[in-house]
Amino acid sequence: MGRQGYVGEFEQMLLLAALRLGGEAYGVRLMEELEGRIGRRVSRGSVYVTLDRMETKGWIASEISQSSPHRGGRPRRIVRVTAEGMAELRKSRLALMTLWDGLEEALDAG
Amino acid sequence: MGRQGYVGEFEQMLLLAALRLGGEAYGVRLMEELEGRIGRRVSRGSVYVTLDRMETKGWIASEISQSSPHRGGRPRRIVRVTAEGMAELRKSRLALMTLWDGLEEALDAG
DNA sequence: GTATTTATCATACAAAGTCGGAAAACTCCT
DNA sequence: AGGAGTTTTCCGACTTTGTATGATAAATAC
Repeated sequence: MGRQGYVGEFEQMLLLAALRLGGEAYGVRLMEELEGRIGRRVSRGSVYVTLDRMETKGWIASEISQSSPHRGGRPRRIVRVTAEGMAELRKSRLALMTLWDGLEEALDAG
Repeated sequence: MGRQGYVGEFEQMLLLAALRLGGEAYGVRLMEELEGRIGRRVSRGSVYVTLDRMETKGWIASEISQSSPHRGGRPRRIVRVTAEGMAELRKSRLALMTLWDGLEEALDAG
């Protein structure tokens, strides 16, 4: 692509899922949440790679979860949406709403 | 990427703009419409390439405009969103709404 | 015909997203 | 302690999507 400085679709979805999950926002869980909500398969790789990129861009921050009572498995990397991430989310929502505005009916009809 | 079978962000934007413009939906015009609505630069290439790809996928159909009274320039290729394109648009809207649901307040606050 | 305008096409490139295997870090059991 | 089973993250090769810009085409105006 070569887009710089706006939220892609998958990025947006991940940000929203992270926002919803709060302290439970880590890779695998995010993947499941997404799959459940949008009703299509999501691969692990997509999630982790996208998470990495968004962290680089400063839209999320992450830290390794310490406590892990009664479960196996590698420690979770918990993700949090930063203020920048929030701002991006607001922008992209606005853009989308501007584009959709007034078209809902036409769509339901056609 | 390697996604197959769901609308990307730019694709969605173009479909919506095309829907709105109706019989005026052709490359340059779509580009302007988009720029006006989302408030950022859009290159010609993005538009034409994405249009081509969506036509291959069957989400839009196009035909060369015949009439061209009083203006110079190459004939316009008018684009129309197909039933498949509409369906995709509906699906992606639903997915997005499901993800956004209940998060608007959290976002405005943060 | 030549210039001007409006628009599409070509194409090389950058970035985003997918996939599946493999390694890491932990718990449980014996 | 050692091995088995679990949960999760990481790796890397690949495909698709999106960007940028120069070239080309078709029409009008003079």
